[in-house]
Amino acid sequence: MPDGPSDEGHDDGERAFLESYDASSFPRPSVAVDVALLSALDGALYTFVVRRTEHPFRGLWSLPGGFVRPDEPLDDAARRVLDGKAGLKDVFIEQLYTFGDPGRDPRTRVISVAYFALVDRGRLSVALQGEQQVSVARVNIPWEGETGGPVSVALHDQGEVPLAFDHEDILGMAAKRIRGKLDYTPIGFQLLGETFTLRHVQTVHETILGRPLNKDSFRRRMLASGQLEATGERQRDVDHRPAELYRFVRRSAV
Amino acid sequence: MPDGPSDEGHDDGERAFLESYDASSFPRPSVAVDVALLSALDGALYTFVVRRTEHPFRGLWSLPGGFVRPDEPLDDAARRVLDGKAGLKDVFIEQLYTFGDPGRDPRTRVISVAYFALVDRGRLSVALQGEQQVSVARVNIPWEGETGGPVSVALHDQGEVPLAFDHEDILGMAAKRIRGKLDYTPIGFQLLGETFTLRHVQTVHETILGRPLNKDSFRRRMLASGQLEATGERQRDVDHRPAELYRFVRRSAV
DNA sequence: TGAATAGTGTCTATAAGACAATATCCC
DNA sequence: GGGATATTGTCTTATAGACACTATTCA
Repeated sequence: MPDGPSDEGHDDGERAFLESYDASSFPRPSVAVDVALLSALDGALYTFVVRRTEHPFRGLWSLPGGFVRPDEPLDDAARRVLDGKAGLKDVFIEQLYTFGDPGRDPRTRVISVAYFALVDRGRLSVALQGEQQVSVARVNIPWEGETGGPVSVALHDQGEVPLAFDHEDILGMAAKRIRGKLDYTPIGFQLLGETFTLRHVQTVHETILGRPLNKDSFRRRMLASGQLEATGERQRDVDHRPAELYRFVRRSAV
Repeated sequence: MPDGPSDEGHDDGERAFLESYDASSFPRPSVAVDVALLSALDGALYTFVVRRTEHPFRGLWSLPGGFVRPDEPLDDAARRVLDGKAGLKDVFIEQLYTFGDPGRDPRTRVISVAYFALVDRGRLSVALQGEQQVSVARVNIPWEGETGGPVSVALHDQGEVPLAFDHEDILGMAAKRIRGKLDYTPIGFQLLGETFTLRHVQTVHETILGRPLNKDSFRRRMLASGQLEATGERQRDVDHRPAELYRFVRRSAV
């Protein structure tokens, strides 16, 4: 938070300076936010894409995004975009990276503050209801570990499609980031519903990491983390022994 | 990287659109970069600060920063600022976070893309030669682990001083980031010279993490990491048994 | 009863922490 | 030799991986 000019006791010339300050005297880029909304379904990562109806890249799919308003915090802009394009409120978001290559938007200099957002599979499908120009696309990560780099996306009916702008890089950065944070933050639970089994948690982790995990030690680590609380309930309507359902609890501040 | 509009085969209307596009029709914020230049000296973290000679916050210390030029990549702007204010070239930099609170700059909306930069202690002192309006300030991290939050800085002769804008938050974010990345990236070597002893590496790590580390296991981990190469040389002019000097080698891609 | 997955117990390998012993420099 | 730190080796403990075995549901 910036200190207010009157709080610090520096000289009174500052007020006069600010009143005469002409903000238009420097060339300024446009600033946008783009949001990589991710979820995990059936062992694969999916993202939410919007078909562009305007130039540039008209007709291509892109991440939901929009320009930042003059007095709008960046996080608020990301939330507004998610609500406006996907109809989702109260979503977990986190700032990802700022993409500022001068050539990334053919219109003019547009600096994009990218965010990633995580929702459980139920909410991702809700985001689609009644909309023709949005879709869910499968994310394919062509690199291992935390190598990083762009990813490709595929639509269910069209197969692999290019994204507008540098949005494949943004998605790649989001994938890299959540892979890195998965082990030491409760980020994975954002992709699960209210209750879930240990197997569900493991599948989400395996999906994000792109590799199988040892069942025994995963189970042990999860239970030892203190992040899980048994509900006493069990799965229903499964054709095998039903597993205990757990709930995520914020680790008590030590 | 954005796909060029002519590469994707979408309609020709895009060219006409781009030619008639009026970039000035939307309100735009200013975009700046600020750089948290960090180094480790004698068990403490230090940063490089500049005294502001203009409003706002005239007379206060701040991180080196500047506005992004119309066709300048963000990384280039950060490097330009470091070269211009500290006289440092070829410095390790990494984008940190983008600060966009509407009230953070009293002049107008200024969105700052913050970077952190790491240099060894020798280069940090060079940065000061002959300059009156720059200084090195000690960084005090008031939180443990990766809690995060603002930090305070102290000048050698004046003690603790406030920084302009939200620069204490930027420094805090930089501290949090390097604490988090220290264990799994070679980031610590950026704070060391060409050759160093294992004890030097440990001191740097302890300085960044703000807590003592177990000597035995630290030594084992470092040697097992494959990032170190013995030079065959030893320390000189120390009043105890001289330690082996090592050199950092990029871990061979597996 | 059989298929399938959940959950438990045990053994082994690996890495971290603790500690002791020895080595090598300067004074 | 004495002080100080480097370096090596060993023991203990915690954690991860492997694997065997039991439990519980539905068809």
